[in-house]
Amino acid sequence: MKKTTIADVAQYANVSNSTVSQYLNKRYEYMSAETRKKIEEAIEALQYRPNLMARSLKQKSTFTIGIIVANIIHDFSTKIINALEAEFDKEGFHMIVCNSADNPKKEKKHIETLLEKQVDGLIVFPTGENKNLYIRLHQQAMPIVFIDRFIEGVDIPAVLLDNFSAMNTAVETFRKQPIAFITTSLALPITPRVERLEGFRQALRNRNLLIDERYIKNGEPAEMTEIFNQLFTLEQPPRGIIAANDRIFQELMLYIKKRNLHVPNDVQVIAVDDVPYANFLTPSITTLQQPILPMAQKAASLLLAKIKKEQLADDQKLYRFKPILIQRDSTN
Amino acid sequence: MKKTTIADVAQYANVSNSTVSQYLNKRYEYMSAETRKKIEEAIEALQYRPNLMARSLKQKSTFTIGIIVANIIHDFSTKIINALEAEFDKEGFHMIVCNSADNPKKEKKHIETLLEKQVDGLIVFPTGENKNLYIRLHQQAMPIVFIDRFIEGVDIPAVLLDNFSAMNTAVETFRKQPIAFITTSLALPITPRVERLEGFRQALRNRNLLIDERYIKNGEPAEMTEIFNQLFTLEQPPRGIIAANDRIFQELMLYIKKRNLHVPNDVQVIAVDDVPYANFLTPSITTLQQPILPMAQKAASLLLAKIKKEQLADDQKLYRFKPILIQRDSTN
DNA sequence: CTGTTAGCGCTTTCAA
DNA sequence: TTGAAAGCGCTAACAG
Repeated sequence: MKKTTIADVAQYANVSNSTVSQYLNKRYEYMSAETRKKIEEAIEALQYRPNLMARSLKQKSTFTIGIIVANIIHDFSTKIINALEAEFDKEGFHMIVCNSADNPKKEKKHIETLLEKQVDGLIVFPTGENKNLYIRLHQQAMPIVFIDRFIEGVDIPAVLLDNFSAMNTAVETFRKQPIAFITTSLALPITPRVERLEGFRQALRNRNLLIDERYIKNGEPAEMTEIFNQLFTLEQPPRGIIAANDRIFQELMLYIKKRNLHVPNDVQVIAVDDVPYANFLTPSITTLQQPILPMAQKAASLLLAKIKKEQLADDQKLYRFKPILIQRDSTN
Repeated sequence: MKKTTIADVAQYANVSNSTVSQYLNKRYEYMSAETRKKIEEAIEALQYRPNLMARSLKQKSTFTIGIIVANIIHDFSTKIINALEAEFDKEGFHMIVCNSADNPKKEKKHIETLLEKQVDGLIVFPTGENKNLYIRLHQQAMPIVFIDRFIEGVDIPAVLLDNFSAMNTAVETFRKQPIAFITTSLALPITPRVERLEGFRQALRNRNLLIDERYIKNGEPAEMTEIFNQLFTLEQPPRGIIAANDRIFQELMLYIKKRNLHVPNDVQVIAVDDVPYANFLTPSITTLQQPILPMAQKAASLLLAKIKKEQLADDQKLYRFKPILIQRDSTN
């Protein structure tokens, strides 16, 4: 069962390979209507489908983008992937999605394989290590855009939330003190975690509120019960909690339910990332939504521009998007 | 900035292309230690990375799987994709993920492009149309596995939930009548929707319960408010509701909250798909979990076996997985 | 308007 | 143990 090739079509239609190739590339100008028709028929008759790999080998472009997502279990990652898929689909690009699971080794391996597969560009949630790799990619003029995170000192644009503004809004929204801030592990210096924490501190500072490290916690989701226990056995338990992402938020909700805490009376809650159920929890939960679609669009268009070698008017490197506060009952 | 090729390495190491190629393919037996070392050094010095496309062109295998997901917004789709990614990653395969959005035209276009990109295999949530396309693929011996859905009369294995068992369990779990069944649109004959509906009817029949069509509804999520209104203005509103998937469930929860209905007193609820928040809603919600990991593993291993041309011991065509009932407070 | 020809980067006989 | 050469399927000058 041999695949039919351009040569078979050419033979069947009684023209040469290159004429068929012209046809495939829609360069009809230099082609008689008759030839064109013969080729059409041949393609139809032989059920011919071009081999895009062969074409890509020649043209050095695969219409494929590599995506390295750091932690596929976050709501945000999933939504971004979906939005990117839609964006790239419009332009005829496919995506190969890999999960680095926040493991720099895996990240490196995936990036290298994707390069070997000759992807046209890369969108990465960088783990924070592998800086040299990024520098090398940038030097080789590989189109690449970071999302959600960025790497200091590497000349690669990044699309991310304005985490400082987010935390400022959050602190402003609470009516009660003290406020706790909980994030996933800070073992690696992952931008949104570091920035949200720093943003939180700044927001307190700006309001002349005390920064008490006992109200600032980080850890794996599995450690959250323990962490919340510590928090709620302080002589002065927190009256407001910021969950820095949806995973923390889930753990927090479980804890609140188990301990029978009352929101917002006992403790107010704000979560970053607008999960679909924030609305129908009781009480409904105030969230800071990341503007997924604009962010995905910006990342995609930056990358496509690089791929097409368009000169960008601005060479801004950090594209920060303001969060959208969705005020619900958990902060009343 | 020309890419370095195998020829550059060969020249640098003072050997021929084919020797380098042997090295790359780890056929060290026919190679002096010295040659091997020279090549290693050359690769290191030149930062050489093989071009997998060129290799694939020759070897007719890309180590890439195409995934067509029908509706990426479902929790189930996302989880399956993540699980598949993990499975294929173990075997060194990448995935290109496309969204058909339940649009047969898009599905067809994506499948054809993926074939042109020479993917080694396909995992598809079929829309239900495009039967001829599937038949053709099967005839051409293209490795392909369906998931979540199957197509009648096409000899392609499918991995899916035992929807009949699921509905039987659901009906059994309710303590009150009448029970309503709500699913997303039945405009296309999509397996899980059709089967869950049929399973629901069967379960009622087996218990000699009346099948009343007024309690069986389908529609787009946007139409759900209207549908629930109809349901709850019946002279005898439903005392139990089956939400056939997570999207319906979300709409249902919003409605219940808005109308201030009490679960489980006014109405009991069971949802198919175990969403993470089922646990911390109040009351917590009874769900029928699909065994995502086993399903993904089965689909991946079936596909890999086909790709590697292993003979399968059994030629079973439908792989049905029993749902897991997670009983919570919404059915007490 | 169409055909000839020379690759793209790699693999793989077959000889040496 | 290594190298020469053909070829995977397609494109793109260049000639005619």
